[in-house]
Parts: sequence; C-alpha cells; structure tokens
Amino acid sequence: MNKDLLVKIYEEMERLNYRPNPAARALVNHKTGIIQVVIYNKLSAKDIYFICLMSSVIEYLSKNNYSIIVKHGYDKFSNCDGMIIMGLSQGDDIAMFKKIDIPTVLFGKTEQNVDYVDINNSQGMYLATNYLIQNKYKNIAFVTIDDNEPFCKERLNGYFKALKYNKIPIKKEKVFLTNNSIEGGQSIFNKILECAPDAIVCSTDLIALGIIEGAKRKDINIPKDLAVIGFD
Amino acid sequence: MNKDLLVKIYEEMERLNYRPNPAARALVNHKTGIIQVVIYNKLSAKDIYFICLMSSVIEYLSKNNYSIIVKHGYDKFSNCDGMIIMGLSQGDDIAMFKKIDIPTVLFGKTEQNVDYVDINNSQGMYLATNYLIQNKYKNIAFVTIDDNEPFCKERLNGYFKALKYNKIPIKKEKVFLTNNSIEGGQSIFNKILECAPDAIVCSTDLIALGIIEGAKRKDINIPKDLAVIGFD
DNA sequence: CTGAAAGCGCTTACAG
DNA sequence: CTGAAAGCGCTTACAG
Repeated sequence: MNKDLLVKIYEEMERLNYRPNPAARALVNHKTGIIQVVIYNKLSAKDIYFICLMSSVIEYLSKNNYSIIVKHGYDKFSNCDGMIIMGLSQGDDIAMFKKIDIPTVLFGKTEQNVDYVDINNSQGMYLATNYLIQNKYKNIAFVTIDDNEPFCKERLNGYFKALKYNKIPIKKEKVFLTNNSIEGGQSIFNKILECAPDAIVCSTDLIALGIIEGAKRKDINIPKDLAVIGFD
Repeated sequence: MNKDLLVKIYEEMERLNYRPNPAARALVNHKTGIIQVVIYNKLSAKDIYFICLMSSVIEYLSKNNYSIIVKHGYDKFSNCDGMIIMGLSQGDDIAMFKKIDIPTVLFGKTEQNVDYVDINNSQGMYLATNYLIQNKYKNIAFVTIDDNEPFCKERLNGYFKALKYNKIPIKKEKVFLTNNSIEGGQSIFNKILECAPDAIVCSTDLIALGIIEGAKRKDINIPKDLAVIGFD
C-alpha cells in the first residue's frame, strides 16, 4: 500500500473519529491488553501502602500500553492477560488461581506454591535494627503485627538477626504485638515504655506513626528521648 | 427452565471453570462495564490527592460491578461506558471529549463548557480563613499556586471573602505565589515571614506541608508561634 | 497484491 | 418453549 493512501486513511480515521473497538480485537486476538489488579480481603483501597504500590503499577503498565483494571474480590475477576493479587492472607483459598489459565502473581509471599513478588522483609528489619545499634542505642524494642503472615515472621527474624549479629541478647519481653494501624501503635505504646527502651523498631510504617503519636501525647521527644524507626 | 437443571448447569460451569468472555459480551451489548479514568498531563499517579480520589472511585465502582481502567493521556482512551478525566488544566484541548460519544466528566472546573464535578473551593478557603479569624488571629497570610486555574482563583476569593466578611482590609502583599509542592511551600516560607503573620492559610495541603517544614527549620513552633491551615 | 469469507464468544430476535 | 441463525467489530488465513 502506498504512503499517500495510508496518510489519507489516517486522515479519514481522524475525521470520522474512528477508534478500533478493543472488545472486538480482544475477542479475535485472545488478548485483552488488560492486567487486572485484584484487591483481596483485608486490604482497603484506602491503605496508603497499597495505594503507593498501585500508582507505580499504573504508571508502568500505562507506559507499556497495558490497561489496568482494579477490582475488589477475586471471584469477580474476568478474562484478562494477567492478574496481580494484593492483600491475600495466609488462610485464603489460592486453589482458584491455579485452576485458571491466566498468569497470576501474588504480591507478598504465602506458604503456598504460587508465583509471588515480595520485598526482602528480613533484610529490611535487619538493616533498621542494625542502624540503631550502630548509633549506640542499647535497649531496642520491636513492635509487629499480631498475625501469622510470613512477612511478619520474616521481619521479626530480621530484628533477631541484627541483635545476634551484634551479640545482643534476644529478649522476648521486648517484642510487642498489635494490629497494623496508627491506633494499634498508639495503644501498645505505654506497654512498650515499661521495658524502658531507647529505641523502637516498628514492623510497619502505620505502627510507627502510632508510636510517634503515643510519644507526642506523653511529651516524649522523638528523636531526642526515643528513637523510632519504621519499615514497609 | 426448571430449577434442578439450572443448578446442574451452574455446577457444570463451576466444574469446567467457565467464565463468560467479557470481550464477547461487550461486543454484542455495546456496553463494556468499564469506566475509564484518564490521568492527564500534569497529574502524576503518585500525587497523594489524586490517589485518594482514585481509591474512592475504585471502591465505589467496584461495588457497582463496574471495572475501572486507569490510563495516562487522553489520546489513548478506548471504548468504555464512561470517562472521568483528572488533572486537566486550563489550556488543554477539550474539544476531543465533545466529539466522542462516550459520557465524560471532568474532575475540576474548567472555563470551557463541559460536564465536571468539583469541590466548593471558595467556601473551603472561606471557612479556613474565617476559622482563624474567629480564633483571634490578626495577620493572616495566604499562599497559593502560581497558576491560572479556576480553582486557584476561587480559593483566593474564599480567602478574600472571609477577610471582607470580618471587615479586615485586604492586602495584596499578604498573598504569596509558589508551586504546588512541599518544596514550593518551603521555599516561599522566608518571604512570607517578612510580613510577620500570626497565621498562614495554604491553598493546598502540599504547600501547607512545605510551610510546616519551613517553620520547623527555623525553630518556629506550630501552632504556638504560628498557625498553619491547609485545604484540598 | 486484493478482497471476500470465516471465526473469535457471546446475545437476542426469530423460525419451528 | 426450544434451538438454530444472525450479528456485534475486528483479524487473519485463504481464494482469486
């Protein structure tokens, strides 16, 4: 086909405001150009951590000419070229995803045999704890989520690892459990104070925010009187 | 069709893991079940304001069995049942949306004749400013975005309205312009100090964060030495 | 190289 | 009431 004709065709497309129908294309190509992000159970679309993840996913897929569909609840998923599952927890039924022939990646490790991506939870907490130790903090408490998720265990392990590495005795009384929210951090704060820490390592940023809020209310100055570090 | 048969059919659907193909459905129904959110020009998918909006939109549409597709750049839009355009600014070409037969709503007022939703910018700033006045602040500065967008004008008007209402003389020297970012707030802070305000009304939350940061660096205590209020 | 035909997986109007 | 056929808007293999 010669170029002049091609140009004319494009001009006419423009004039008629023609746009190919993606549904028709998807039907014949068996390819939708859509990646589906499924927000599972516990995760809220308002969770800041999720939101940050999402915006990066959107930005990346958009650049690569993929559309991204966001849904709550995996049972609602429909055909697409791939799925990213977020907010899945240990007890959830994953069998579903194995049945489907849609490529699926979980965000966050589970103990089941499914593809996933995750951050290095253990290393993150190791670095945070070790940093405090290097800066001469002696009595470092750890607050984490009262949950059996792999990432919680790993983060706790990172804390332990740093203590061991620096030959500091591990004391279970310095490990505190709460729920993953600002309120969670705040409500556990007074209890943590009982072990008179000079630093608190928080398993999540939300908990750290709660701890900071708790300190404010007690007129404890951060970082002068108490060091707080969070991670996510 | 009798119920037993219906149940059998559903069971078989389950067993075969059958799911209707939405592309085929869309093709015949002329309805995609998809609302497209288009992120325009200046807006980043990382902007916290946008992100909060987005998560509410997702939550709402998800409940109503709509899928939401997020894209950057309006030229990429494809067929869908409706579009929400975010981050459009004054100079942008809107003609496009009028040509298309897809129902479209802009987020944020423009001076062109298109459907939009927006918050009451003027009233918001009026309330913020008036609140400070009611609380005995005398010398209230205003920082806003160095931009010609309608929402900027409206917010400035709200500030003026509150002053007028309280019979406080309007002084242009107390209005400052910067760009909409934490850095923007921070960089204008010292200049604002020159008019010795006891309170600063910020046209956006990002600017307010910058102002607070600037105050911190000068060891100015908020809210003891200086009141800061933001809005978005 | 060009153009008509078949087919993607559905829904709905229509014939039997 | 049931079942076959047409058609949604594309792409691609195929006939000419």
